[in-house]
Amino acid sequence: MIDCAACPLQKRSMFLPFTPEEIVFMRAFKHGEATFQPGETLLSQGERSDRLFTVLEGFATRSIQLEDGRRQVVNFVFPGDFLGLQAGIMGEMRHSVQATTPMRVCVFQRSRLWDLFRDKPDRAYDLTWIAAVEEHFLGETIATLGQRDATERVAWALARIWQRLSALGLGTSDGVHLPFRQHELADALGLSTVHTSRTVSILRGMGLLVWKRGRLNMLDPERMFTLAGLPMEREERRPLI
Amino acid sequence: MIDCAACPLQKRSMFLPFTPEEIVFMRAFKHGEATFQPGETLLSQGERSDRLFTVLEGFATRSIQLEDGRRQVVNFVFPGDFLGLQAGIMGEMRHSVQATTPMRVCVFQRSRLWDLFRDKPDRAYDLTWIAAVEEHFLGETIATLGQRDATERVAWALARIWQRLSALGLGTSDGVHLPFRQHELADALGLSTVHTSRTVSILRGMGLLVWKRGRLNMLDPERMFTLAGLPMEREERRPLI
DNA sequence: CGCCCGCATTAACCTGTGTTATGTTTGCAG
DNA sequence: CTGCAAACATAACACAGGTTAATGCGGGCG
Repeated sequence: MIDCAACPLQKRSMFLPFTPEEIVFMRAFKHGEATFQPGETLLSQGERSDRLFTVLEGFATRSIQLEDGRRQVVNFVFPGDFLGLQAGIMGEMRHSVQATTPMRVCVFQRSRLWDLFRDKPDRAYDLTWIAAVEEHFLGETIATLGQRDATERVAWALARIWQRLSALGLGTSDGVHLPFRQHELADALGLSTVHTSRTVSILRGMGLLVWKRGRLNMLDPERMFTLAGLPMEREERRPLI
Repeated sequence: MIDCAACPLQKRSMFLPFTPEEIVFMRAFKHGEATFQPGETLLSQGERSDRLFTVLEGFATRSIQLEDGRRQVVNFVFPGDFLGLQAGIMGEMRHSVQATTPMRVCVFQRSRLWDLFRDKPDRAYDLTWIAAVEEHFLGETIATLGQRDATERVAWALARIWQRLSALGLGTSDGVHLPFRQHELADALGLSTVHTSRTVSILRGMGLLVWKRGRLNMLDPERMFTLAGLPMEREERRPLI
């Protein structure tokens, strides 16, 4: 098991480093590690999980299953993301989290969440910070689904994913490894797979990107971000739990 | 200024009552009150507000303005809702909050938010609880915008609003007072006003509801909730800040 | 090597929702 | 009461995106 002082996420510049005290606390707070294979479910809708996770490696989707089987991908999960707050706080997950690649995660116990609030207000504050950022991001998603057309939506999603993967240092001049399929992108954007494919072709035709066999290359990030309605600024560094 | 011990929201059964200690703390934490007229902006996108609010009376919308002027209503604001967490935690609002009716709100200072985490972990926990519930609700909205057609969307929104107003005790056998216009409903659901009107007519034609002159009456809540993909259960009681 | 299978692509056709336009009702000011 | 503006309703037409189906293609495996 990796020691929190040697946490591989800490090396990534997109995360705030732990203070020495935080390392001491996190070491005690961390309960273990777990791995998941593609397709496996980390947390499932309706479940009262007593485990919370921080993703160390790998990718996943958060998705909501409707009564009749339709599926909405609420967002994509990347290394550094904290999972299970809903079950941790509200008691029950309202969405599922499914691995799309092999994953390695830190495991925490739900029963100890309260300790964090009682003993480590700065860590509790960070947790709420994470929840607030998530809330902002979901709001942006709502605006995208409600107001933007297919081209803008696809541009938005790919720009956001590319931005996040780049911030994680997972990009090269050859682009980034994109771990999601068009089908998942479609489910995230409320589009059919067919129309998603059409739309990606259009963006390719516009000379904005190349996406082939799991590799995404941005040929013109600036036009892409403009089309997506996003600013090009670097995102703020975020805390880790 | 109303004393927290006499807080009118406390009488509503949908909220958890304050403990005596909480009343003492909230009295000190509360900084004042404010009122807003319809159309006034409580918090605006991009602003670094140093004030946080709890709604005592009245209704509002949270909305995101796109670069080109399109507007997405992210959700509706009701008495008991806490406003400004984004600016409070992240530093900057990513959406605006606009009054649709006259409002009265409690005011808190952003600079004292940290005191709450340091001195009152149970209040901090409640705050995070609120953020988690909000997050769940936004996820449900994403699923609705991404997967459901116009009829289901309108049914969902009206059912949710009706449910919330009823829980607040604002309903009679004659229905509830619905403070939002079709235009706002359309902006919340990503529909045109014309199609929203058509769709409400369809629901009326199906004998599910009557909505006239700001009054909404549910004629068949069960069918309505089924159509909306919602369970009929009563929501859990929520904490107040 | 060749077969199969999952994924992406492309095409033809259909439908739900947007757009534009006109009319109706309601509430309010004078 | 009259006039006016805002909200809502209805109709006709246009188009983005869904659906269905057929085709291509790269990768793993016998």
